[in-house]
Amino acid sequence: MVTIKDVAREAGVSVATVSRALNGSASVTAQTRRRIAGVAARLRYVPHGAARSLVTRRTQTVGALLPDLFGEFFSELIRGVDVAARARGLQLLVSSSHGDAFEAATALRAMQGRVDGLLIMSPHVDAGFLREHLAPSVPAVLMNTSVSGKHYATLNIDNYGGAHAMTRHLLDRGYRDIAFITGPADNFDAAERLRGFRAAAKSARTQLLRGDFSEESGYRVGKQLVAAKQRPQAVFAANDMMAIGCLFALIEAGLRVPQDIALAGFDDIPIARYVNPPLTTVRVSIAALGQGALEQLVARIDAPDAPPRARTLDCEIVSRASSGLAAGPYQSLHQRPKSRKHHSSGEIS
Amino acid sequence: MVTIKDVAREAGVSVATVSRALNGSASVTAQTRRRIAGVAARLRYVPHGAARSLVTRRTQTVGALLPDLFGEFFSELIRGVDVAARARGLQLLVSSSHGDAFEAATALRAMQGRVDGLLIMSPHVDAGFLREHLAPSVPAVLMNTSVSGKHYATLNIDNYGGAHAMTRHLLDRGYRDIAFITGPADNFDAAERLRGFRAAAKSARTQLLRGDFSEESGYRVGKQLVAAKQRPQAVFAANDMMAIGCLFALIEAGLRVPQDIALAGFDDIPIARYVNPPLTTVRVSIAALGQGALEQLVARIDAPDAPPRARTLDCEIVSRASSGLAAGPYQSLHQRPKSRKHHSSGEIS
DNA sequence: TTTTCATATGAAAACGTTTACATTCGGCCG
DNA sequence: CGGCCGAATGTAAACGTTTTCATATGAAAA
Repeated sequence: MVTIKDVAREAGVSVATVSRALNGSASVTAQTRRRIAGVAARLRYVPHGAARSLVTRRTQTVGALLPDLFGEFFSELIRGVDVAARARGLQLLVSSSHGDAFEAATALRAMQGRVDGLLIMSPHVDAGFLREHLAPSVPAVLMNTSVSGKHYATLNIDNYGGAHAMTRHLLDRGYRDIAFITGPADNFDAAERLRGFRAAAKSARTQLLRGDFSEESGYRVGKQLVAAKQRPQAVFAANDMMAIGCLFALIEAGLRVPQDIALAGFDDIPIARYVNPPLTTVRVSIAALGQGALEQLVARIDAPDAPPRARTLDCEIVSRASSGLAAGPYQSLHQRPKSRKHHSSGEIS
Repeated sequence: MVTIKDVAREAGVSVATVSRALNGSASVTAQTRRRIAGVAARLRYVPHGAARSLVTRRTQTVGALLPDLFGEFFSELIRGVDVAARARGLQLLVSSSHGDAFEAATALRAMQGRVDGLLIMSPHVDAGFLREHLAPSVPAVLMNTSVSGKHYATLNIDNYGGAHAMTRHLLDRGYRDIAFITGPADNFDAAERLRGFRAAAKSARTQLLRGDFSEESGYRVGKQLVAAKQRPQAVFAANDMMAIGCLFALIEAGLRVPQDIALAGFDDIPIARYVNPPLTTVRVSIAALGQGALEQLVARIDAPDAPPRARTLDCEIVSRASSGLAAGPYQSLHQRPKSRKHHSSGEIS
């Protein structure tokens, strides 16, 4: 391995001068700078990141702790983070907690000292967990969390508002008897979506069906609905994958969507527009979530003592055929239509 | 920040003993070990990764350089890598080259000294690029590359074999007039798939239509086909996204798939099973690709002087309704059916 | 009792940077 | 012509670990 000493020796200067020349900072003659740059290039010198981090206390790396890496949601999220990170010259260290609190703790520990800040999204992470496993000196931004924004920077999707708006959307279309497929019991997003549904559907006939965000659970619920003696007019699933599972169960049974039963989801994952009929859903700009979280984190790294912010990201209703809209013109994944925004909630703290 | 010195002072021992106790290695009394562990826990001591890396020459981190992070393919790939990495206690540093050779070089440089090894997949990376930007001391595994396995460890999908098998599959089903939608001109996978198609379709009537792996390009080709005076009996797209774009163009024009025209893709991205009709395609286990690559990398890190291996991953044909199969029972994303494997190619070097 | 030896612990070097401080050098002002 | 100043460069400390080597301690062997 070629180190800064090799470059210094070869260029006939001290290591300090090499460091200065290569970092472009202090006063170095243009001539020596050129000479050093030449030698460094010839030797293929690459500074040792760990050594540099040790003294500068900066790693130029941010960590992202996610519950899982499976599926389109996290793919989009990581992409959003990556875009914002690369714009700032930051590297991205990813890790998944795999639904296990112990693994989450391990990952968190492993990342400390390797990153300048942390993006955290995990159902097991609550205030106590953080106090236990996260050094107060490490800047962090929590996503989709129930943890109060009082002590930590947070960035949440407006789950409540989105679910509320979608429920109103269904009511507006004349559906008066609406079933809601819930998410996992301990999930914050799921709870908020249910809360939004309940608040908006007070006047309607409703029923709750238990799901867990998985496609299978949606399918099971669909089968239940098919077998039930009295079917609701519309089904609102707490996420798209369950809606899709449900859709397949309904279609298999020969029911027509939306004529026999309308359907709506939440997330607007890419698949949503490809199923038949295309799925009405609540769009959360997942990439924007990642991007926003990273920007918040950078702000926190730059000013660790500023009071943490608690941001909330708006959702919008995307009305497609599954809730009664006629099939529109073809639109590919990259030409997303702008739909109407529901009430804005915006900045809270 | 609490360092090893703080722990040592608090526990009344030297830093060396703390290090030994915490790393569990050398001879330390059970009693002192306990005392030190207690103090470390109380102080919430977390070793500084950079400092440790500096002296051990290990970062416990591997880097992955991908062309992009968009879409299901990379999501699956990263997941596969992550699973294998976590099994070995390795962290994962991701970066995307965004289709730009300069960015790829920058990312590559930024990663050196931060990782123990590199997973590289990028169309711009050829032998010359590597010689220029990758230190020979950094172990690396190249994925989906045209670079010879002579000097670098490589892991390729059996694009040729998969395309060959799919073409035979279409011929077996009686389609004698087959169009092929190509991928980008400079893409290695695309070229191999075309080669496989050509080799298998010698006896059939064929035509080539230019695409670029994007859904839009598939849609354009579909429109072309609809307008053409003589349509092929089947269309084989070099990837699923183009097949899906094409499918939408055909359906929009009122054509029935597969009755009027059969369709097949390549990759078996999750969406493939959700479109109507479900898409016949060539499955490459993307997660297995990522997993295999990481395992190869680990082997290379452990034995840098062993000759590099050039592995090839088998594909399998997944026959769904778009090529004439009757609609089967419902299957969710997690219950993937095992289909027949095409001829194995296996280990090459 | 003395010698030997294993075992537990400590002291200090090393890893590759950056940077505060010291030094050199030439030119300018008095 | 001498002292001073600023610019360019060098010296060495510091960052937080691990690890080699040395040392102390006690037990077993003689």
